[in-house]
Amino acid sequence: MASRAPRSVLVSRRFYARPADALAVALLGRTLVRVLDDGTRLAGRIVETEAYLGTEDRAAHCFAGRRTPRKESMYARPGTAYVYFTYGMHHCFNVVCGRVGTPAAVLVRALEPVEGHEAMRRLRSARRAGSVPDTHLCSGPGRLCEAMGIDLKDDGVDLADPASRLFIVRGAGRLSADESVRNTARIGVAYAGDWADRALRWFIVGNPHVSRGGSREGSGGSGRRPLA
DNA sequence: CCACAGATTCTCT
DNA sequence: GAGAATCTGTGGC
Repeated sequence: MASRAPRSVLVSRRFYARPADALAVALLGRTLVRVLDDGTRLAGRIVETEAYLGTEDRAAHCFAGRRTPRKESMYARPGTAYVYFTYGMHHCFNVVCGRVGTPAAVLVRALEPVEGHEAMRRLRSARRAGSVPDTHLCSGPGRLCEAMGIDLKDDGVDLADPASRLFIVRGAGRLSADESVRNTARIGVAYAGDWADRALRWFIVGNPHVSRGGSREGSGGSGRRPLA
């Protein structure tokens, strides 16, 4: 009966207690799970992440030690969710990491849907006319929050608590033998001076669910381009 | 497929 | 009052 148990094993709190760049890589291939109020289970494999290192990182919200009510979750213990609202209409989901009191986190930028596709499609199509294709369900930080029903109510949630309706499990494993990881500069942080060029964004090469954000390599897009 | 402009509201200065 | 760790539709090639 419990033979499939490993697929659902919750990621331990200690897993999150490492620097953001290390966690950004380690999260690739893990599965983010959401249990909706009606019991529907949604799950997506993490395929793209970005690291925000902390008070030294000019691109990070807590650069120079900024601490406001909004950013409070960033100072919580590792494994805490940091969710914020931006551009007047989108939410972004982050995983707090490092040590307590050090505001570091990993932004989850894209998921490969593995469970609850139709529920995700409904959530994504709620304020929209047409139907959303699978590759557009969770391919971007704002998109995945909408598809997973993540918003400000999830800010501060403990992802390492089995009782939470939002958590991360080991999943079927890490990466397939034919998958590889690549890193580039982060998306949307051009204002960050030297830090804008740091290669702190990681993604699974060629995966069609990776966001298209940077117009650089990694969109996976049509996937027709042979991998060099 | 690629580039660009508009949307829309919360937060901090 | 300015700016934002973004997304979508439209228009051009």
